[in-house]
Parts: sequence; structure tokens; C-alpha cells
Amino acid sequence: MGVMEQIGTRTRKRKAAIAPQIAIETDRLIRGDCIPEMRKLPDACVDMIFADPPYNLQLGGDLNRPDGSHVDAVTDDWDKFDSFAAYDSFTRDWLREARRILKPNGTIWVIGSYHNIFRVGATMQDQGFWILNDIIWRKANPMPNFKGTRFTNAHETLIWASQNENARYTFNYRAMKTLNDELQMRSDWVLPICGGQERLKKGGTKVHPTQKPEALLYRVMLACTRPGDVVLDPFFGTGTTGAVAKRLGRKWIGIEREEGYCEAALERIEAALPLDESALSIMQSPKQQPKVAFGTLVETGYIAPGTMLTDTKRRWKAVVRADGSLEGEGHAGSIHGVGSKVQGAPSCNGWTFWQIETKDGLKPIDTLRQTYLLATQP
Amino acid sequence: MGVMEQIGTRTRKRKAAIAPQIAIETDRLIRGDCIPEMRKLPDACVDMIFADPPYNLQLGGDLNRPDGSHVDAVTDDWDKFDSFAAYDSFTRDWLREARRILKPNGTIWVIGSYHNIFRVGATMQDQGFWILNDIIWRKANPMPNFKGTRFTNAHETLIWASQNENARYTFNYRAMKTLNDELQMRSDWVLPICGGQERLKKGGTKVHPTQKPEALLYRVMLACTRPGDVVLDPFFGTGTTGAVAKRLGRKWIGIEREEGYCEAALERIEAALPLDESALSIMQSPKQQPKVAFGTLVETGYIAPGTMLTDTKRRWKAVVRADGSLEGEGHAGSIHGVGSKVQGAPSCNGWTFWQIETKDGLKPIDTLRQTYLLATQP
DNA sequence: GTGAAGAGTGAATCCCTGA
DNA sequence: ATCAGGGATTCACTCTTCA
Repeated sequence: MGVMEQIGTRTRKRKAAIAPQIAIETDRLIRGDCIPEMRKLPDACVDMIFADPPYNLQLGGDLNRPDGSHVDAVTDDWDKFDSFAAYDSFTRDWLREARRILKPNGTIWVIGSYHNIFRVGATMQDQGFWILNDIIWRKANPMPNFKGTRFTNAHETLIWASQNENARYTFNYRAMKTLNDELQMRSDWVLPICGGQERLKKGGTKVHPTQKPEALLYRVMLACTRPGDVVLDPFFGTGTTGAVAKRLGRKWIGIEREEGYCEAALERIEAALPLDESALSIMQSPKQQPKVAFGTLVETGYIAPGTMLTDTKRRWKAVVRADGSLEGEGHAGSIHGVGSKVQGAPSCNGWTFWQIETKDGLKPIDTLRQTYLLATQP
Repeated sequence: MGVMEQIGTRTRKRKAAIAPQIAIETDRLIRGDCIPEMRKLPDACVDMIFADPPYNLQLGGDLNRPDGSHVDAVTDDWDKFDSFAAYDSFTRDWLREARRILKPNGTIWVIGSYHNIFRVGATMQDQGFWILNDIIWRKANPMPNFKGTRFTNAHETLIWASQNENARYTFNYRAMKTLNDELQMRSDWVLPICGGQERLKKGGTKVHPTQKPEALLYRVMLACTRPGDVVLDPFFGTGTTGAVAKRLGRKWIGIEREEGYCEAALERIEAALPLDESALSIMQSPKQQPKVAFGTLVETGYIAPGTMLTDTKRRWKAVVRADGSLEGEGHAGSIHGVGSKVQGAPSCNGWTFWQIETKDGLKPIDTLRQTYLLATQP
């Protein structure tokens, strides 16, 4: 697992390795109901949970297309619930176990539609999960509303939540920004539905009625886990979570009741190819780069004591002192402290605020830090 | 009102005029709390309800933009609740009255964010409302996540529900399809937030912290009401619902507690003019350019992480990474960024610069984008 | 007048480490 | 547990100012 050890060590979160982590068996499928099976797992043993629970779809009668062909709706027995109360009870039970086995800094994703997502979301809040975002999967190619009685149901909703309000969760902000052409990733994701070669079929019919696209899981795991993290899926189905986890170098545990789905899932995961190390690495935040003190640049001669710094509009000036502090405009202190004081701002990043005069005009002192890093990093 | 007569004449519902409708006073603002004020209204007296209740945002401390400026948050008392239980109690009370005064064939719209919408939706289902769609308002210009801690919260959710499961509700299918360039209107609506001239201001500051855009109400009313219908808004605010109702030839009733909002609303509705054809075209959502991020092609499997790219003359090479970034020749970043860096050029179109090896020779990665668009666009 | 540049702003649960 | 301090972090659009 050389990949695991080298990648992802610098993420936004630095987990305190206080409690000895219980190592559990991973990369395996557990056959059975998710509630009793989760009960057998120890507390705080997984980093992320992805759950695609039954939707409790209340479809009355059969649905036909205008041409008379039959729409293959979700009518399996596992999707029938006597009432909202029964569904709520089921939801509370599996979410309670999910929260227990989730590490304190772990996160959970749950996907649903308007039939069930409101009940699921409210239950999550009631149990202490802390919602971080609701994400809209905007389907690029949804099934139209054949009868013209409502708006085309063209999206599904995912809830992303941490185990508790104060969790220091993993969010690979920079990687998401890169994935979205250098703009912040938004809460609405446009992705095609699962079809074509990706859709598992047996004898010409689809194996699972609601197989999720791998692209969806790909984005979820890339955003919120690190290589080597354990991802659990209590409603494993045909194993999309497992297949993507394997590709991305994450460990997985799936729980599934239906033998037909289990077979298909294992076969599929077996065929999935893991990415190699260079492909797995992602863009890192500056936050995760080695820290350099401004004083170090003074000591090592990258900037001389006595150098005059200013801001981009030359409104304020400050002099670099021998110990790496600044003095100017009646203030003295760190590059950040003086920067915030002269502006009267609550905070300031001195690295980008203060500029140094060069032959090509003003440049932020951060460029000196980058030069230093390039020269000293292996 | 030529527009009105042409659109919406073919509605799904044909109401049986059995029970004599109770005529209530319309086009008026009721000053007071919505729960006691709704109690004074008779049963089954309104055709549609649009509700924009407090979201219970639970904001922490102050928030500043990267430039140091302060974010003007919603800190009003009307958005503060002691607990989820208190919010639920409030929600149950106003929804119960709303359902009572709604006609049996009427519908309700409620807007919210992840802070409150799950609780609201679950309560609606518990009380017997029948959800018809959840609609996503995708904000064209949302506020970014300034700290890089989550996904940009770029949408709000609306729930559209009928008074009961068997209601024969109004849905102007044709009008919606016309409004959407002859494609079925989907459950995700791209609309800008309320700003510019439309945003009500007094002394340079916004009158209401969360004024909704008229385009949103326009689409809601055009979809689900007929001219002459009575629309009630129990959280009237600055009267967007009233202004749009007047323009569309619907009757309105607003309930609002804050005197400052009431004044602004009445003044605004007084100034509102009935709709003409030109206004209709302005409201139409412009056909957006399909934009595809390179990362999307990686996620959806059109290009695999680890793939080697090169330029047309094979001078430089780069590897595709899991998040859609490239790494090669000592650089890492987007397809455009790495392209410009290896060439030493100020800019570069990565789509045409980077080539992928195929059995027919090198091809620009732009061809993959075209393939993706062909597969996913309607 | 016209365009470029700069300032302002929007329903937001918005940092992390070490003492 | 709290507190201090380093330093990381933004997109689309409107309106104003100034050349």
C-alpha cells in the first residue's frame, strides 16, 4: 500500500491519533440486513458512509408510456412500507447504527428523492448529524414525465453530513475546485444517469432498478475521503460504491441482502482496476504545504532586513526588521498583524498583502516563499 | 391580458362547481402573525399558497470575505428559534392552518434551504399534503463559500404539494413547455438571485434580507394557477407574491407582521403593472451554453486517470490525475494552466493543445468533450 | 458619450494549531 | 476546556467613478 502512505497525508484535517483505531476487515461484502449487520461492527470504525436507502416510492398502479409500453418502475418488495411511521422507524434504526460506527470526524452521504429525503434529513438532524450541504444531482438525461402532469423529475438529492457539529471532516477543497475548471464546486452537480456499458444487465434486463452512476460516487469519494479510508455502504446493491472505492484506492465494506445483487457486485468489483499512484494524487491546498516562517526568509537572505514593503496600491509602507517582524505606520509585529492593523481589518494574510518592489513592478512576498520552497524541497 | 387568455386555457383540472365557493376579500395585506390571522379565514378559501417561512439558519459568528469585507448575514429575530422542536412546532401550526384554508384542489409551495426544508417536507407529508415535485432553484449567481470549507451553497429547494393525494390540481403543462423552449419544464430552475433595480432599498440598504426574485414567483404562478385564482402568502415580506399576482391577473392575500415590510410591500404592489408580452420574453430562461469541465470527463469515464497526454509535436507529456488536474514536466494544475506553463506562454487552450493517443493517431481532448456532449445533451 | 476599472454584495450553519 | 495567533479564502453581477 505504498500509494496509501504517500498520498493524502496532507489534507485539510489532521486527525488526532489518540484512540487506537480498531482495525476492521475491509474490502468485503456482508450478506444480510444492514441493521443487524451494522450492529456487529465496532464503534467509530469507518471514515465515510454512502447510503442509498429504499425510496419508499408510492407508485399507484402501473405506469405506461404514451406509446403503450410499460415503464419498469420500482415495485420490488423491499420498497414497500406500510406507512410513513414504518419508514421512519426503519430510517431511525439504520441511521442510529450508521452514526455509531462512523468515526467522530467521518461523514455520511445519503441519496434520495422527494418521496423519502425529507424524512431522512429530519431524522439525521434529530440524531445529531450535522448537515454540511445538500447536493443536487441534476440528471443530464432524465426520464420525461410522460403524462404531462408534473415537472420532469430531473434530479435527486444527496445530504452530506458530519457525525457531529464540531467534527473536523475531510473536504478536498482544492481537488474539487480543479475538477470544476478552477471554480468552486457548487451544490448542484450535472451528471448523466447510469446507462450504456456501465449499466449492469443480465439476460437483457437491468440487474438493479436504481443503479447509481460511478461518476457520482467518484466525486463523493474524491471530495470527502483520503486514500486508504474505509467507506461503508449499507445498501450496497450492485456495488457501485465498492467498484469506485477500489479504483480510487479506498477500502470498502458493503452490506446487501439480495443474493442476486451480491453476485453482480462481487463480479463487478473483481473486474474494476485500481488507479496507480500518479493518477491518484490530487491538487493540494497551500495550507498543506510545509510551513515557512517569514523570519526564515530573512535569515536565509531571500529578503534583507531594512527592505521596504508596501501594499498593491502603495497606501501603506513597512520595513522588514532583522527578526522577521515589520514596522510601519505606527505598528509593529508579524506580517499578518501589521497588515491587519494598518487596514483596520479583522485579519490579513501578510503573504499576499505585502508587496516587494522588483524590476517587473510590485510582487507579493509570497513569491519569495514559493522560490524558497522550490529551492529547498526535495 | 392577451397572454393569459392564450396560455393556460388547457389545464389539467376541470373543477366541478359543486360547493358554493366562499368569496373572501382579496388583494389586501393582513398585518399580524400568520397563524392567528389564518385562523380567522374560512375553510377552503384559497387556490394556492406560497410560503417563504424563516429558515432557522443557526449562524455562528461573523463572516468576512477574503478581501476583509463583512458579510451582511440574516441576523433578524424572526429567524431565531430555540431548538428544532420549537421550529417544528411553529411549522406544524402554520402548515395546519394553511392546509385548512386551501381548497381541496389547491396546491402549496414552500421554499427553504437544507437548514429547514427537510423538517418542513416531513411535516407536510405527516399532515396529508401530497408532494408533487421538489423543485431546485439553481442560483445563477450564489454567494461563494469564502473559507473553502464546503461546496458552494448554490441552490434552494421548493416543495410543491397538493392539499391531498387525490386532488385534481392545476398544472399548466403547455405554458411551462412554451416557457422552456418546447422542452418539458424540469425540476431544476436556473434563475438569478434578486438584485439590481428589482431589489427594494431604503436609504441605500436592502429593505428585506431575503427578498425573492419575481421570476421565481412568476414561474410558480404561471404553472399552477389560473387568472382570477386567489394566492395567499403567509410570510409576505416585501410582497413579491402580491406584485407578481397583480401582474399576472391573480388575486392575492398577504400576511405580514413587520410594519417596515408591510409599507414597502404596499408601495411596491401599487406600482406593479399588468404584464405585457415583452415582459414574458424577459422571464424566459436563456438557453445556456453547455459547459463541460475536464474533470467531468474523468469522472464519467471518458478519459481515465493515469492517461498520458501530449502536444501535437510530442514535445511535452502530462498525466491525467484523479481530480482532472494534469501533472508533467514539473508542473501541476488544470489542462490550461499546465499547457501554458510547459510552453512558457501566457495562456493556452488545453482542450486543443493536449492530445490523446488513439489508434488513428493523436487527437485533441476536445473530441472527447464533443463525444460527451453528444451522449448527454437532449 | 463610452469603456475600463474598481467597489459593493448576496438565506452562510465558513480555520486550525498549539500553548 | 479557552485563547492567541498564523495565515487561508470568493463568484457573478450591478453600480459608480474616472479617463
